[in-house]
Amino acid sequence: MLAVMHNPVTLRDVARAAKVSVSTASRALAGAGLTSKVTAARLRAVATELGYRPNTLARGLKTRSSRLIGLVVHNLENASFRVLAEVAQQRLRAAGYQVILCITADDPEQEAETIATLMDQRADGLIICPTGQNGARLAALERNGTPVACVIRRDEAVELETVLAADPEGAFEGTRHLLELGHRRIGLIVGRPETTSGRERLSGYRRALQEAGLGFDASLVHAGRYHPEVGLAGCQALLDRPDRPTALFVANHEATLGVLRGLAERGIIIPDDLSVLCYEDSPSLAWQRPAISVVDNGPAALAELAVDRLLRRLRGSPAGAAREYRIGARLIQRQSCRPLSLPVEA
Amino acid sequence: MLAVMHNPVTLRDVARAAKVSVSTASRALAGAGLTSKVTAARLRAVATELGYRPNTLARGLKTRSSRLIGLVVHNLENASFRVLAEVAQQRLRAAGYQVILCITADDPEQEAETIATLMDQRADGLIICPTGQNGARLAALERNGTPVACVIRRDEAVELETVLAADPEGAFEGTRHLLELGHRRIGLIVGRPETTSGRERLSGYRRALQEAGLGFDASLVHAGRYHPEVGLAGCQALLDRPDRPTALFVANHEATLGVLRGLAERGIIIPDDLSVLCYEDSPSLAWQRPAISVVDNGPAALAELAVDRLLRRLRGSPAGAAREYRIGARLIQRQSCRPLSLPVEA
DNA sequence: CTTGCAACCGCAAACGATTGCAGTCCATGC
DNA sequence: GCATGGACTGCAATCGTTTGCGGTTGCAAG
Repeated sequence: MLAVMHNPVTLRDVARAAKVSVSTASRALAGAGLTSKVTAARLRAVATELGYRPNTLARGLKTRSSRLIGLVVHNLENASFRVLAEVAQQRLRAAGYQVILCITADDPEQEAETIATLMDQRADGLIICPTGQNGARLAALERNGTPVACVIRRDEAVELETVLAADPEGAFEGTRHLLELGHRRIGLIVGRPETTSGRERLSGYRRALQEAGLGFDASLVHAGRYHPEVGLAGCQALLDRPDRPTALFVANHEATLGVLRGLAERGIIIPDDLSVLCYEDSPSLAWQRPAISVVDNGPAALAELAVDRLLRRLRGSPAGAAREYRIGARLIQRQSCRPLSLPVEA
Repeated sequence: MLAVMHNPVTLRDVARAAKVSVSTASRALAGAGLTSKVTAARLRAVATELGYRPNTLARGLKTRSSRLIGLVVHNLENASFRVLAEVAQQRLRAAGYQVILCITADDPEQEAETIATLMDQRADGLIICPTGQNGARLAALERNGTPVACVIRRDEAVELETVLAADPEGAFEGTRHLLELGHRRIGLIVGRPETTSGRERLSGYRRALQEAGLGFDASLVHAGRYHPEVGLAGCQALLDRPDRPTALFVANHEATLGVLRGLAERGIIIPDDLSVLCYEDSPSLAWQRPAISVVDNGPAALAELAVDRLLRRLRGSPAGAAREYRIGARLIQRQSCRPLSLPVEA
């Protein structure tokens, strides 16, 4: 009575109750027309009557499919990862899968360990924002027949289906927007150059400058982790320059929190004294006053496509020929950028 | 070759390779001293050599334990839920469990469905922020031997181990802080009274007023969902009063985004013109300028305790006698509250 | 050389489902 | 009346583990 008794009604029980064999019970409940309509109906009735629920473990053991998908992200604070988690969970559940949440803190060790346990769990597939250090393991997964979809980040060492934001174009658009407003000295606070996103966003910025006939001034870019502290430090460094920038392009919403504080501390008014543009949207940037203009990398669309690709392969389609998909980024103009009418004093 | 071949090395294989029976292989690898040291060592060697990884499904089927824990939250945007997910994932993984993420959008239907599939999956336990409409199902789970820990929210219909923030005290402290600063008309933007948190935060506010010898003015409280829109609307309504409040207590960080915008739109300066205090911390409130004072409900501590309680029961301890645990909230003073020196003009 | 006692080890039965194969039944056509 | 075939159904093996139970083995004591 007080012992454990995990839902004890099994397929045997319903078979017995309906006076058929376990196999017919299985087939009847499977739905395809493997049995006569009447037995099927009877079995369904008995099953619901008894409150039968199939044991996913047993089924998985036999069918070699756990209907579990691993979702591997760096954290849940970054808005892109967060909506990835939300969207993936929602859509995969709708498709009959459960998601196992794994957080790596961008640490290859944890990522490796996570991948291993996911294999033990016989996960049917993986959606992962890779650190980039475990390509071999991911490739091994694929070889074992477990589809892997990379998203938001890429593992450069290995060919995997990957869906990314159009970072180079997005950064290009953003920078060009500032240029069109007349800005010439545009500070950039961006991710570390070891990361794809850091490099790509930087390259978009450079290309925009170049197309505008402007030289590239490395001292205007400040690279670091995606964290408010970094934004604050970058902001301070850039503002300490004698010819301080008239606009700041911040390549991440967390870092933007830091630059906003940095500006406020110095009494610099956005957008009157300085324009600010952020790569990646987030609710707090949208509700902020003045509302911060952003180039939205479309995390929901990224997530949806990644899930789609994975589901397609789970249904048996081979990996697409095109291994890399890009989701367009788009500029959302709010109130933090304004035309540079006059050169600032001095 | 191109067929699916989920990691094919099984216990049989390592047993065969080591020339022992499957059972000894199992026992040797289990670790407890069920075999001689030497066979154990040999088996371990062979196992790693062959790259053996136990099949969790098969093991789970036999041991009636999936080592899967369901984590059921309303969303991932709210900071409390988010850190719950992060902390739970991290600590449960450390204890050898995986987390199945389920998002209910605070919808009882989805919650019910989610609970059902979690049962099918033979989840070993549940950490849940209940909607409050599925108490019966949760109780059924418990009866089947699956421990359930509620956190952040409570299901009032049923007795379950529950860890909550000390909302009444927290709201009391917050309100008293504002009172001590001299504020007398304090607007409250709070959750709907159908929710425990809405009621409790309101009650703390009322008690503080009462202890200060002040009457309760229902027109100073604005109740609604935890959403920026609601904060904005509440803020506008309160500011339209002839005797507008000199301080606002906003019972949720998302709603606070809305009131901050509302204030900014009217050119009201925090804290000079109006003091703002928020219940629940979040990075954007902390980095904001002026930084918003908050009463921190300690989501990490909530999560840790919930996980602890669950783990304890998973290890076999019976449910504690005390079914409800409270985590103290604490005031974090930043820059958004200031003493009311003079009565405002008029 | 027996006996007793541990310490190890293997057999085989589970766990709860799916599925290939073979059997049963009935209706049909000749 | 009998062969033919189709539609259902049941048997039994299987997925990869764990574990109760009985059997071997080795060694010390008698």
